[in-house]
Amino acid sequence: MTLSEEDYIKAIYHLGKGEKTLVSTNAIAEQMSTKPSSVTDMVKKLSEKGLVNYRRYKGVSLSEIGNKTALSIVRKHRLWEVFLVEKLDFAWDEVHEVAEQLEHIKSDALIDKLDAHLGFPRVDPHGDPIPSKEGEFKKVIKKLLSEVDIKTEGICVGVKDSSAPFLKFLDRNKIAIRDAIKVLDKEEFDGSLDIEINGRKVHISNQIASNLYLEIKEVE
Amino acid sequence: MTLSEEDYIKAIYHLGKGEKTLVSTNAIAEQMSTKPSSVTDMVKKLSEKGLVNYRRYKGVSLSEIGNKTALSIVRKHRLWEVFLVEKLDFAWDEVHEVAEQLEHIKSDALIDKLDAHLGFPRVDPHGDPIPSKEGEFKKVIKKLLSEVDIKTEGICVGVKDSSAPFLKFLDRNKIAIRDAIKVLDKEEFDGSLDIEINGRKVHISNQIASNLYLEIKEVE
DNA sequence: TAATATTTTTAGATGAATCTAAAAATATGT
DNA sequence: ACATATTTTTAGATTCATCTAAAAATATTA
Repeated sequence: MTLSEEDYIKAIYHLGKGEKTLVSTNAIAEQMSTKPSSVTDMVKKLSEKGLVNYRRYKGVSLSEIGNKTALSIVRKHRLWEVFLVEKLDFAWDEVHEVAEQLEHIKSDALIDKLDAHLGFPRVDPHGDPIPSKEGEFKKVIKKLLSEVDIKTEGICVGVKDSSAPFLKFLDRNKIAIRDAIKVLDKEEFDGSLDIEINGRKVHISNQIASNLYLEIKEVE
Repeated sequence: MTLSEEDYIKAIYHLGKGEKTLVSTNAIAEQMSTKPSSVTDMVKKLSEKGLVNYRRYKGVSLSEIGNKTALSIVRKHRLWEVFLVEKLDFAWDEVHEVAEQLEHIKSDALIDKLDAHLGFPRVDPHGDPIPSKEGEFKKVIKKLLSEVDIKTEGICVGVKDSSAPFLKFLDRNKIAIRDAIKVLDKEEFDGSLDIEINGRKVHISNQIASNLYLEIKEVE
């Protein structure tokens, strides 16, 4: 697989929302900042290789193999994002570009070892799940902190707003990815919350809560 | 700079032994497993970009800018090698191929942060020095353990033989990169050594000693 | 130094990924 | 449903890195 082929597969995956949906030529062109005619060319090639199902003028969808391929790229991308944030202290919104490059590195051993080094994370710094080696998602129930019930416990897995001021706020208040969070109380009037984070009690506004993703412990 | 251009610059650097020596077309072709005619093409392009000095039929050498470029690639390569060995537990002889890919990742911030994460190492797992950001080597005095005097102290920085059996031997005897080593005594008869490694006393054969590189603490 | 061997370059072709411009198919609005 | 708009594909050109085969420059050696 060439670098470019991988990029197309990933784009089709994202546009199809991981569901092998039919995706249009123009949509791919826009997503990849390229021309529709280039997309047609590449899509034909991918079709010949059996990575996508293609019918002219109708659209493309990922084949079974194409889907597996996409998941493996997504897995690499997200593992690298975790690495960049957790080990190299990048901010959550600075990692995408570099991860786009790192995801193309070819070495199964590398990814296995990186995965182990990171402690087998199941979500990336944006709270998106990391596919397993076999291409399976452990399904993650991800909710905004502002939308969960009192007494809900979970793990902070991501941010909605990744602007610098917000990330700085989290830093100052020592709220980080992977922190265990429990909702203690909720103020109906302004939607602000009392939460317990790593055992520490904090009061946060609704504005903050509506930008933090919680991975809910599977209740049943 | 394209990926291919970077590979050529690196090859010219290595063939010229970091000295901006004149390098022949055939030598580059062999080093890169490509054809001389391809080398000529690329070398012309690099010359137009000012990265090398080229005179037809005579050879190429790196320009000042070309040399800086090469050093920055070497820096990235070696930092990644340290990462792979120290953080991901790769064996010393497994890292080259992956580092060849990683060295092309474009992000200054990434390399700065990686450097910090690794504790600003000055040599890679093979004992070769890592150029600074500015392209300078802190000069490293690197000697085979078998060739230093009694009472010499230093840091284990690399291996000459990187075969699996030898690396396994090192593992079993808990000799690793960065370990502090002091030569306590030397047996003239067979060249075997008593050494102290991280405070622990070990006796090693000459065969082992002649495959371990020591970075000598600057004596004067 | 003349003949031969080697090295290096040129000329022209190929494959990958892209583009523009025009043609073909499909979708939309009245 | 028909004319128009939009989407998609085709055809042909371009750029990059590579190749083969042949020509040119340089080196070697008898």
